[in-house]
Amino acid sequence: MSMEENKQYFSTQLLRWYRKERRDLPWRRSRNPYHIWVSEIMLQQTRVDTVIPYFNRFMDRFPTPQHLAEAPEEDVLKHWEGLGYYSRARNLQAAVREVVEQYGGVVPSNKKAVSSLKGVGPYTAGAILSIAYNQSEPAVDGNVMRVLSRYFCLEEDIAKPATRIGIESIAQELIPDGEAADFNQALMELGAMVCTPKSPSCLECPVTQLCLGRLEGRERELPVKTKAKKPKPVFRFAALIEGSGQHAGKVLVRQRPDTGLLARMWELPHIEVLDAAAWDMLALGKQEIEAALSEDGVKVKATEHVVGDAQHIFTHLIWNIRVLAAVALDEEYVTDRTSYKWVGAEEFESFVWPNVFRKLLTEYFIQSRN
DNA sequence: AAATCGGGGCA
DNA sequence: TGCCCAGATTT
Repeated sequence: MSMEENKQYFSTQLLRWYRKERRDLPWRRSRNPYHIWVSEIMLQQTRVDTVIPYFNRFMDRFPTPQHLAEAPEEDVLKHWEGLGYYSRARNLQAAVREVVEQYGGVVPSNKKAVSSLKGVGPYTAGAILSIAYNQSEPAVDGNVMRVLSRYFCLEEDIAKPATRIGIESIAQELIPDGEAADFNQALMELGAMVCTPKSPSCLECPVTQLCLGRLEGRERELPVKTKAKKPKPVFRFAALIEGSGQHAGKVLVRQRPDTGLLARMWELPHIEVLDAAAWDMLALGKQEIEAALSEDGVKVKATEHVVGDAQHIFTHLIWNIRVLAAVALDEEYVTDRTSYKWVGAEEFESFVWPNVFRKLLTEYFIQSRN
């Protein structure tokens, strides 16, 4: 069998399988380019099951590019809360505003224009052009690299950017004429449902007969991928600052900077200490957090009472947070600081929180109610 | 090329 | 625990 016949077999069988087995997903109910676009941004590094409820809420609130363009950023972030990688939400809104202004609200269908939109890289551009506009462009994500690495027994390291380029040209050649939309989705659907990372279900695979990786008994060792670095643990003290007087029942929180990790989200004030040993020295934590807040003009009396510990795991970082009880000494001055605010159980939901602080504060407000 | 950027699901 | 997920952007 020639390589040409091999490729044709793959595409034909895969398409047939997909048309029978495709999942009914919210963004598959139309070819509305805006729907496809939003779904693809949400799906970056995020599982389908996680995205579904977010997608539905998002489309309910921002049904068209115009609605999204006109919304306050805080509203958009609120609908992204808990989904992670928040720059996706900000980039999406910036890009939608450009689409409304430059293209009258119509998602562009040419490669150059789509690719230049904020947050739209090689994969997402290919996904929009192929799924929404049925153009013969590859859309190579982790699924596609895994499936094709196995089927063609490719041994290049898929962690390297150069490998994706090569696989894109292979994926391009595999697209049957006029079938880009279904074929690209079929490739990803196979990776998600059958050709899974750990133990692929080769018995249920529509192309198992000619899968080179399988024929060589190497499906479990492919694709080759260099290991990621372990996240670095860091240690922090946070302050749970309870208000009194007119701020009774409230907690002092602050907004993170405009850029970087968890940009513009709200948090308990906290500081980093050197290492795990310092994390055990409560007197040190009390002193350092008082000093740091004082720098911000916030006068606080901390204690050595540990309200609780929390851990937050990022891709490259592990926050270990020890929460100390504290009280504000000058409550009126505090409210003048724009990045600091008193928040009570009522206002809590109108702020956007990283999960770790959402959990801590939810727990606090439940406890203090009793 | 390497680092940054969330959060969760699963063996 | 480790690995991965419909990746993009910055350094």
